[in-house]
Amino acid sequence: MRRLNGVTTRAAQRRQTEERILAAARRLFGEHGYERTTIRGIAEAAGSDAGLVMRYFGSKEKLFAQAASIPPDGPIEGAPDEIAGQLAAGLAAKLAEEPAAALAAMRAMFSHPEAAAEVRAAMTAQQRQVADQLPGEDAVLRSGVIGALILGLVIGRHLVKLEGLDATPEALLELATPLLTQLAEG
Amino acid sequence: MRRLNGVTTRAAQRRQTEERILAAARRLFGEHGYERTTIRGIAEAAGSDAGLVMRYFGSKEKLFAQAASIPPDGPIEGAPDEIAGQLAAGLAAKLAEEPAAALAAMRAMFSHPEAAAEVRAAMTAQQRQVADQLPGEDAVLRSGVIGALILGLVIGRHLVKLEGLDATPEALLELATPLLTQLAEG
DNA sequence: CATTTCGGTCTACGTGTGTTGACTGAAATC
DNA sequence: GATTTCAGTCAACACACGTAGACCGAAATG
Repeated sequence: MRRLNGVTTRAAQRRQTEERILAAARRLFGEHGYERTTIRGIAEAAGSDAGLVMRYFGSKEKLFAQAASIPPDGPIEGAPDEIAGQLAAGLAAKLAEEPAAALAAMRAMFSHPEAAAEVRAAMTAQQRQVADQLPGEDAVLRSGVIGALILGLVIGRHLVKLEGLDATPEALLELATPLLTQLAEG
Repeated sequence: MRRLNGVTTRAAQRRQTEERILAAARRLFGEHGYERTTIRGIAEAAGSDAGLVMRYFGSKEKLFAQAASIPPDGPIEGAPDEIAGQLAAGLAAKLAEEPAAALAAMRAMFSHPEAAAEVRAAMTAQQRQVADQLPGEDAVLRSGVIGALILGLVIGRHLVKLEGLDATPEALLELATPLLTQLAEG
C-alpha cells in the first residue's frame, strides 16, 4: 500500500485518498471542463489509479457531481434596502473565493447538461428569493439583471479573466454595490 | 448524387452542401459545445456524410473555427456620454441576435482552449477600446465591469436562460442603460 | 461518345476513453 | 498466528471518436 505519511489506520488512509482524488477532480474539472478531464488524469494528479477512482466514486458522472456540487448561498431576506447589502456580501464571497468547486460547476455548465441544470436550479432558486423581496412590478426582471451582473462578474473574473476584473474584491464591490442598490430599489 | 432540389450544377450543389454542413455545425456546437458535438452528428444533421465533412473542412478543429468565428463589434468612439449609448446599442444587438455562431463561440469558450483565446482576445480588444475613451483613473476597472455586465446579460439570457431575462430587449435595455451610463461616467 | 473530374458513400484504422475484474500484499480481526 | 478484509495496482474490454482512403456514379469537358 502507498504510504505517504505516518498515518496507519486503513479508514484514515482511505479518507485521505478520497480527499486527494476529490481535490484533483475539482481542480481539473475546473481547469478543463468535464469532457477534457479524464479519470486517468485525475488519478495521476492525485497520485492514484483510475480503477480506484471508479471503485470509490462509481463513475465519472458521480465523481463530477461530488466535485462540482454547489454550496448553496445564504438566505436573502429583509427590507428592500437591506437586500442590496446582502447581495453585495454574497458577491464579495464569490469574488474572493478560491474558485475550485464553483468554477468547476460554472465551466462545466457550458458543456455538461446535468451540471447546467443544477447551476440553473441553484441560480433560479436564489434569484426567486431575491425577486420575492423586491418591490415593483418588474421584480423578476430586475432580479434577473442582478443575477446577470453577478454571473458576469464571477465568470469575467475567474473564467474569462477579463482585464480590470483582477482588481481587489473591495474595488469591484465599490463599483458593483451602487448598481445592485439601484436594481434592488427599482 | 443526392439531389434534394432542382439545382443541377455541380458548383452550386457543393456550395449548398457546405452551407448545410456549416449551419448544422453552428447549431450543434452552439447546443452541445465542442466536445459533445461529433463530426458524425453534424453530418447526419446536414443529411450528409462524415467523410465529406472532413474533405470539405479539413478537420473538426477547422470546421469549428469557421462555424464559431466571431463577428467583430463595431468601433466605440466619441465623447464619454456617447459611449454608454453605443454600448447599449451593441448590447441590444447581442440580445436580439439569433444565438447561433456567437452562442457556439460562447459555449465553446468554456471547454475549448483555442476558442477561449479567441473570445478573450475579441472581448479584450473591445474592452480596451472602451477603456481608452473613458475618463477617470479606474477606467480599465470600470470597462471591465461593463464587459462583465454585458457578458452576464448575454450568457444569462441565451445560455443559462435565467428567469426574467427572457424579456424583450427593450425592457432589458431600459434597466441596463442607466447602469452602463453610470459605469461610463464614473 | 470517350474521358476526366468530382460530389457522395462506405469501410476501416488507430487512439483514447470509461469501466470492469483479477490479482497482491498489508492491515484488521479473531 | 491464521484468516479475513480491503486499499491499491495492473491489464484488458467495448465503444465512440476523428480521420484516411478506396470506390461509385453522375456531371463536366473535349
